[in-house]
Amino acid sequence: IVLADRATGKHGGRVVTRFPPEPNGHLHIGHAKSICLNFGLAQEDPEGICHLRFDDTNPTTEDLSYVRSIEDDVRWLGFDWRDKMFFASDYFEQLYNFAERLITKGLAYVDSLTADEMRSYRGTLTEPGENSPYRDRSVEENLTLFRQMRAGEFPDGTHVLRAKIDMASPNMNLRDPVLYRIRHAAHYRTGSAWCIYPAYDYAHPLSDAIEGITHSICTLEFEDHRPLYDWVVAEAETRHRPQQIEFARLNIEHAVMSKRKLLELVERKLVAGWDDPRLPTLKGLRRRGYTPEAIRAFCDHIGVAKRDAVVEMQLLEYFIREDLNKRSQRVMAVLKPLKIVIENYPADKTEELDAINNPEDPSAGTRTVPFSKTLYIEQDDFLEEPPKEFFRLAPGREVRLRYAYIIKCLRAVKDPVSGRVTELHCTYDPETRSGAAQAKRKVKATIHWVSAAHAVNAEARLYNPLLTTDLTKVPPDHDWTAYLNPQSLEVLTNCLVEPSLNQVVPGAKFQFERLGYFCADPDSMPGKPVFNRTVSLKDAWAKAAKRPGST
RNA sequence: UGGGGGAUCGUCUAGCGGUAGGACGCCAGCCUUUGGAGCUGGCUACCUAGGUUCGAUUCCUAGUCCCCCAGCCA
Repeated sequence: IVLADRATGKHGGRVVTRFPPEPNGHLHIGHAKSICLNFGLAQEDPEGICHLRFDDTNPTTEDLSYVRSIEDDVRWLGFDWRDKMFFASDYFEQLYNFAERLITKGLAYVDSLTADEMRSYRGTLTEPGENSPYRDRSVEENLTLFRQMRAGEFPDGTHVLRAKIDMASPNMNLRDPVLYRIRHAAHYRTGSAWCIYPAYDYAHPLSDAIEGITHSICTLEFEDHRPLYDWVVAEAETRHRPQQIEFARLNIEHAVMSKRKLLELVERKLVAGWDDPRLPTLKGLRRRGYTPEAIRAFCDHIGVAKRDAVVEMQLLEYFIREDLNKRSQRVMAVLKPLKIVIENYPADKTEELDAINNPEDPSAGTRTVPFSKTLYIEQDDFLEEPPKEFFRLAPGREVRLRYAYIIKCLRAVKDPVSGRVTELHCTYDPETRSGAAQAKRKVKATIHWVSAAHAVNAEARLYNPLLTTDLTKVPPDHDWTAYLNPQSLEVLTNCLVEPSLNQVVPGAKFQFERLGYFCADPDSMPGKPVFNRTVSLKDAWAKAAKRPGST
């Protein structure tokens, strides 16, 4: 939006963007917004391109496995960087040369203050800082020291290279920001080739310039960094002058979205891993059954603005449901079984009934489901004393079994001790078989079922998103994980599914009739399918989020 | 108390001088051989106060509130 006018003329009308993750964690739904924005913008220009650049300037947190994961996730989302994959670490030599030039120009100096001293020299938000006593070293001395830094002659923390800007600037970022620090640590790509590493504020603008980025899009918290970004690009006298533009990052209400917290959940084994379906990571959402199309549609819808926003989880889930509604195969399953016996159906008979795979998509075809004398239906579909608005089974009531017959409930058998209903005895009307030309009697409700003899045992993971209550209210020394939604922690259950699900391919999307959307998990085995519930029950999570958790 | 941003239905988001639109959500009704599906209708908003103007959400002024910044993280 902001860029539409930039495209008219500036930068030769070209659009080159970049998605610049640091490979220190896995991508989450918040990154998806940035990915969709950057790649989407580039796609609007026929000649546009979006680079994938890894901002790997901090060797202590980064790893190749994250690089692979990020590549995988961006591709999964449906975006293509063609051959434009870059690493800030590939620019270390160039960056170093730019730095020497800055020193030569008298715009950078080696400071030998400790981190603590530097902090106190920096001043506060309201008081200006003071110049470091090392600020006026000669160009020669700076050059010598900087080369010694690179040569590994100093231990960590003894010196840094700083830009010489203005210690009294009201913008903290301009109070002689650190450009290089010493870190004797192995980098996952450059190994031990370097022991000094460039800081973000220095490496990022130059990386953009080197790559010929036209629009460098970042989040709001970098607005204060823009003057520094421009300073670096200008003083380094690079050919390209990219422009930094900020937008608000995505927040989803109650969702755990910080890399730090996600890492903590994984490390403390509160979740199964980065791909735990309860997490808002792309890997987790994918395992849970979210589709890239739905995530993209969501990102397009939430828009791009400069105001802080918190999106409701329901909006995300709406886009998932809408997409899944079109593409997922319908299938019958029973989560909480209640046995029914059809008294007038032959004990040795089995019928194969035709079932539609997806009413939204006729090309999905049909399959057959076995029907027999003993079936299971959902416990919730029977009530002994039905209230006014309840039209499903009750003593004396009639209901249709999906794809099968109309049945009538004769009586309920109860456990003599607990008084709970253990099974129902029914009769069926042979004239009412689904699809039969005649006898199209209407009944108030249709329910789903599985044949007891044919049903397959499956595991259903009724995941809800991992949510918290308002973490700003967590006392400082209190464990924030105590505020996690308890409903997302105990969620495994058995279920019975129709035989066609005996073998499923992981990632396959289903809608269990009247129960919701499920996705086949990689843990699925032939004979023991495993399904993750994709979208949580409509208000279950909302209620859970309101609950203050254990205290 | 310094600097930088931002304020439109409950939530996201359009409009940027001339009836404030859309989506989610919610409510009501209809439909249905699954629906949490579909259809119809309804609901609620321009931070405040001044000013400019025939007319201001839009322009100006002054306030209010919210977010970000004092890493050798990004």
